[in-house]
Amino acid sequence: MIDENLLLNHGARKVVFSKGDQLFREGESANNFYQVASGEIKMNNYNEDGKEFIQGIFSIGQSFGEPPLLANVKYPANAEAISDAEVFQLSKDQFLELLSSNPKVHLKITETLAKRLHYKAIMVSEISSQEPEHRILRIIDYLKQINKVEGKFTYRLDLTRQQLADLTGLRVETVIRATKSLEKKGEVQIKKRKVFR
Amino acid sequence: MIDENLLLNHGARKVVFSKGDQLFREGESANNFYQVASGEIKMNNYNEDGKEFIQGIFSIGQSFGEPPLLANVKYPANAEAISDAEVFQLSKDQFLELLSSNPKVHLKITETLAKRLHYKAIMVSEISSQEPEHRILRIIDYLKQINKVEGKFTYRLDLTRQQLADLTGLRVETVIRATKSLEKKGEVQIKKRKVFR
DNA sequence: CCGGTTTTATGATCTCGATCATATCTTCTC
DNA sequence: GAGAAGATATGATCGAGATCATAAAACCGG
Repeated sequence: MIDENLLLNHGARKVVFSKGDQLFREGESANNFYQVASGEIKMNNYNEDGKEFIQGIFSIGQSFGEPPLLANVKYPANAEAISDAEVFQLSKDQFLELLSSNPKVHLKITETLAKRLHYKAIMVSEISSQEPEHRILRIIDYLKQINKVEGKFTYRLDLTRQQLADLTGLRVETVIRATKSLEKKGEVQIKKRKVFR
Repeated sequence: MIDENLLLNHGARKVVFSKGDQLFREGESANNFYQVASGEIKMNNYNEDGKEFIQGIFSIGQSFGEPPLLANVKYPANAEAISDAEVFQLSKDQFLELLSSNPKVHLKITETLAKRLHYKAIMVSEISSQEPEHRILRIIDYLKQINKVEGKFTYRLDLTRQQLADLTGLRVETVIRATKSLEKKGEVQIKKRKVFR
């Protein structure tokens, strides 16, 4: 997260999006740095028959879409507003200028990329070789830890079954059945349809 | 890739590994920065029943295992020498010192992370929702482009079918059948068992 | 609080890639 | 150049998760 004033001082604009709007699409060149000011943005892919895969969900303070900016490649996924949202937008040049003039911010960004790489390394391994229940527990535990929640059944997963499916590469029905099975095994609790862990 | 002398000036040691040696394991804390001097290193995971997933293969000049260093997390995968190899090794503190005293190197590392994130975003989406042939073509095209090869059937894929399987989350037999099918379709050529694209 | 949308739920069936078994071809080693 | 180890090849069978169909519960905007 980059300080709001620092962003504005470097020329950032606050842009407003409505739920469902696309900010950019897979295959486009990256021209801007983005940081969420309010609401939620997801990055996703669709395969030929419309199946969605969610690369990540970003909320207040989180930036997204930087890698293509830094690696000079095309966007590997779309960005779409999950809810109405406001986003700080900074041009590529301004962003790079900010980085070079501000080593601490640069290090922070590097750290963010490193964390995301860690998440992706976990997910790609899980998706490639683990069973549905394992994958689901893994992502829940990851999110719980990210949100610094501790203690049994104190973390409430704030995702729909469909989102959980799209994050783990499964189908809704499979996620529903797997979470129920996990509840039976005492791995999670389900209260009012919400998953606790 | 960080300049060899710069690494040595900051206290790097050159360490020798034999084929099959493990440099670190999944779950361990990250204490060192690594850059390949010769040979090849792979990072991988094994699931409960021994199935391997290869996160990446690194050869001369490429660094690996930095994310946990920067994100302060445990290694998400093992590192293993594919062939006899030499590796520059630099302690975490020395590495961070190098970064802060050398903005250009820092930017280079950030760029490396961004590229790797791009690769992972592609792979995780492919593995989660694409068919074997699609996945295989995608990784071949990715490698071809990385190696800056152009022209039809000029790029020779230097991976065994097993490695290709472990990179794409498939089984050898499936990769063998899929590459043959791709050959029939004219998407790749197979000469002396090597795949060309 | 009503009608519509979204989300969760559950049974039945199907399909693609995994698994198993076995063989051949190639490369490496002594 | 014989024998072992590694890599590629190919057919047969199986099974987990996808797919299809349908329903009910929860939520939401006017």
